[in-house]
Amino acid sequence: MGSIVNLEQLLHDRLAPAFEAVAGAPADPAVRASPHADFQSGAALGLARTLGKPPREIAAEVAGKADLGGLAEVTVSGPGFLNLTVSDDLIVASLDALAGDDRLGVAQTKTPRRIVVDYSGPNVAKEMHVGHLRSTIIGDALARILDWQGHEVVRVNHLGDWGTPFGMLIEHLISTEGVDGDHSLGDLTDFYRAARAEFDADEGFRTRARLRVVALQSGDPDTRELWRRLVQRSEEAFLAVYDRLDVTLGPEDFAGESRYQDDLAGVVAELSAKGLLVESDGALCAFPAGFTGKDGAPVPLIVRKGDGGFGYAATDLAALHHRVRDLGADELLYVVGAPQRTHFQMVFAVARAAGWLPESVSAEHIGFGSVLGADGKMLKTRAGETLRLADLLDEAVDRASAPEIGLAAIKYADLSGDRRGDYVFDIDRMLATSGNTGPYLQYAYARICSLTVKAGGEPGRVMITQPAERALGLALLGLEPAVRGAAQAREPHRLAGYLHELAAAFSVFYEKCPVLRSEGAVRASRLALAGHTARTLHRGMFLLGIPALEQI
RNA sequence: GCGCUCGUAGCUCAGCGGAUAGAGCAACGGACUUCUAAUCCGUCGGUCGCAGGUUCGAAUCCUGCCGGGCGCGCCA
Repeated sequence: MGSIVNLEQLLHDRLAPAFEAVAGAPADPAVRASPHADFQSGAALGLARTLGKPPREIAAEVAGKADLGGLAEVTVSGPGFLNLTVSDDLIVASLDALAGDDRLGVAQTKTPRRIVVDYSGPNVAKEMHVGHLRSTIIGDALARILDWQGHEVVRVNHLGDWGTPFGMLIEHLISTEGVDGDHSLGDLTDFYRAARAEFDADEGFRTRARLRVVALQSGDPDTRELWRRLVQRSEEAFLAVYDRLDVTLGPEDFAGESRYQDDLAGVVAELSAKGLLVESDGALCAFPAGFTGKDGAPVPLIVRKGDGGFGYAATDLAALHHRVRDLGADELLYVVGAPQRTHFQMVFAVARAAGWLPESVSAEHIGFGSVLGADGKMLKTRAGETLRLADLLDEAVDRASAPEIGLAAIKYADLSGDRRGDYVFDIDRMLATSGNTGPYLQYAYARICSLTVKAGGEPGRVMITQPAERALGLALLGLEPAVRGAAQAREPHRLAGYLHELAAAFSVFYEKCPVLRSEGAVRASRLALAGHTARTLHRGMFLLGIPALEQI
């Protein structure tokens, strides 16, 4: 398999023996991309003290000893850096390898893991709002990336389909449509609001709602049937949104909270038997070490509530146990907003203590920041209500020249920044055709497609005759580290940033290196570069869930 | 009060142990008888919140402050 290309790794491997020879012990060459050359190594600087020699001298020795075999030119620079300029031949040879590789130089992982990715998780009978947007988009990108790396990804949509609100919702359904009503929950948000209003206004309704919760939990058939209809109708609405957003979640991925209801008593019993629960104010709580709140008091994880009902912690613990024990997960990812960070840390800690989460299995909370309005506060409508996701998408689509462009703009804006930070929802910026935006990538891709069609003819071997060709060639070799970095850190924006760099390198190439007006080998070479770029952009955009259009 | 998180160009954001801190927007100046100018090139613009510390080297790591956001018992 000569098709796996990673220049950084290659240079690292060539430099390592030279550093070891000079230092007398293994030393990491620390090869990085550099603004002063293609790559640099700053390892000599760190060795200066231990070797008692000036860094430039060390760097020069390493440069002399390194067997780079014509792969790169090396010079000593600045305080003792090695500047590495890879040869055009190496770039060309690497691109040749890429030409016959449908994985574009990104190897399948040698250590596939079963990774459960929990994301989206909207609430039944409530329409999705902006709060669900980030989990859905980020989670989907991570699932796609890990999938493509060769991991076994299990997507889990942990629906909010259980709990006390359903007493209210079911009662409202009955009071508006009767037990057999062929209801149409057309506007789920309105439905929820109306139920809420009735609950707040009517004492008798509140009582019925509470009784209805009991009926639901005890398995009353009529109640269950009404509940099932609510859930089904909501799932249909969610699937429509996923379809619209090109999100890979399907009907088989729904695994709502209701799935774990039969396990909750067992969760409590087992934790109790292991001495992990204490009664406090009537509730059964776990107090994992290291979590303190007000007055330095330990923070409880309430597993069973004072009224005997189960808290969400019980459900999360049951779901975690199920994912490890029954699904055989090696890694658990929870793509859930930052505010729930402590909750998940506590759930993980309790699960570890219970032996449900062995050392060999990792659990990570993949948190993310909020979507803000122009005023810098959490995004709301003018009336102060939460914004429906569908309305947001409609606005973007209306403003864009094509639906795919508007939706991609929103998704890309969400994926292009560090997920931990908040960001301001600014539709104009998202739809901008220059800068690090979805439309910019889509435009670059569409241009290549148009160019390829017009040119006809076959691509040939890449030749480097211009700096722009060289820069593009080098950029094309960067997919592997970008994908790896994004997967390792669970940060899709690393891949997004790479794609923007690549598209920008292509735009410069497009300006400086005419294809149709060139001839022979140069033309064939440029067609090859364009083709590589198209394939790389297409794959990268796919991994982010951004549609690549052939025409705009 | 305790904990988590974020303070980088006027704005939106990258960079998170290495050399003069980078993009885009905005402002200003250029390049269209075009391969889709939805682009490209240039100029302007920063005591990287503040103060210490570690280090040959700090926007990056540690500590303390300041400022914003979030969390801290029966909602998920």
